[in-house]
Amino acid sequence: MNTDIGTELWPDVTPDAARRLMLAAVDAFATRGFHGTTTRDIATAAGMSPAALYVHFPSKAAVLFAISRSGHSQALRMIRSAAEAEPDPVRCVVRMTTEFVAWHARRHKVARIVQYELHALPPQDFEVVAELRRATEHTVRDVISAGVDAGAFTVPDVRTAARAVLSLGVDVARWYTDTSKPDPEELGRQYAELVLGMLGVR
Amino acid sequence: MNTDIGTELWPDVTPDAARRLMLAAVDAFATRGFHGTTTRDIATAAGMSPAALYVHFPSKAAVLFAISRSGHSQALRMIRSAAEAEPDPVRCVVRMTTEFVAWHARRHKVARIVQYELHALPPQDFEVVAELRRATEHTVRDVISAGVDAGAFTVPDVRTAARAVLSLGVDVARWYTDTSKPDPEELGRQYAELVLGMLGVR
DNA sequence: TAGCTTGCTAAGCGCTTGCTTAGCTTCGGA
DNA sequence: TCCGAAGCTAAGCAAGCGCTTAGCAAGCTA
Repeated sequence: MNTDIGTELWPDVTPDAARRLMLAAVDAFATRGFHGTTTRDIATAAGMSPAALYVHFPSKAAVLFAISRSGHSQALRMIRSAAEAEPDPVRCVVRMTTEFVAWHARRHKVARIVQYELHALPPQDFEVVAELRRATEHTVRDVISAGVDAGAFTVPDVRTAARAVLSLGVDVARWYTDTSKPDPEELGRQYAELVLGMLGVR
Repeated sequence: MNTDIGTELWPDVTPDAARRLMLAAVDAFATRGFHGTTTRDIATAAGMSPAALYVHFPSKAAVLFAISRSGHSQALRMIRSAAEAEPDPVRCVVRMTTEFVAWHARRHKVARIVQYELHALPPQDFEVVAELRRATEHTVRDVISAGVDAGAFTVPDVRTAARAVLSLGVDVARWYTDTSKPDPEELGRQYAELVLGMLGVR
């Protein structure tokens, strides 16, 4: 990860030093976890003294929150725009899965923090991302439900099916690395095919 | 979790105090993670002084390793005995999925540590559980491969399909709680049905 | 050019961490 | 009846933790 990815991920964050700190935190949190990372780790990796972090963030947890909220927002925006752009449930599920899976592979470090470090957030911050997560899950459930009503999908239970679809995407962040195969887009396509089968499309 | 579950999970561990420590560690690691848990947390929850932990384990990491290795062994044993007992790939995948998913739901705290805290292990300990994980993945891949050869399964890629099947099980540990529905066995059955669809069984 | 703001560092404070030490009690055998 | 092993506690050590303080340099504004 370099500074370009920082501006791509967080265009609104200023100054550049704040983005460099977030980028360093992403690397550290993704490998050692929130509690396994020190503020000195983050600041040093960003090329600053430990105290510099507190010029841009009020606490270590605030850095985690900034990363987590932005990641959750991106994921929700992705799922929602698929739901709005594709009226056909089958095409919609394909697009959702492809993009969701590819994002978890391409941005596997950010995704790891989004999916696995949210319990380290202070209660108030946690509630913010929990709401974004509920919205995401709800959107997926609605699409599957619409597909079942239209006779396109056959599933044992809509809730379980929605969880399973999201699980496939989320879990990619756990095992995907920079050297994994296939590439994010191809993995997304393969998973979309698997998901169609899972939902009983023939 | 109580002491009975301790003897069920780790019948070979003695004395009882060592099991109580492991049980307390499971609770703590599952909620706050390895680095978020202190040796005082574990010992106090087990009703002992901080120093008592070091009578039974040489380090905090050794407690994690004991929990992690035992959990990985159980999971592998489960997958292997399904592979040995069911010659038919379809029936084998159904049994594997049902049991693997139900285990991750019923033992969600242990499973969370098994699946998400392994990077906190010292390198030497990590290598031991990594080998168990490779064996598990390999067993699942072989069954799917046999099913494809027999014309029972249709998948875009055997490796990806095996990963997807395991992902569905593993990810249950992330979201399942004591109050989740459906119960572990029913969830296992529903997931098995989804997996059959995913593998192109009609 | 004076005065304020922004972004940073060196130093360090108070606390918590994993783990150790010394010593106590209990108990099964010789 | 003595002895050593097993299991535990009270006390505390050195290191590392999140975060604060005081102060400096650069740049903008009036």
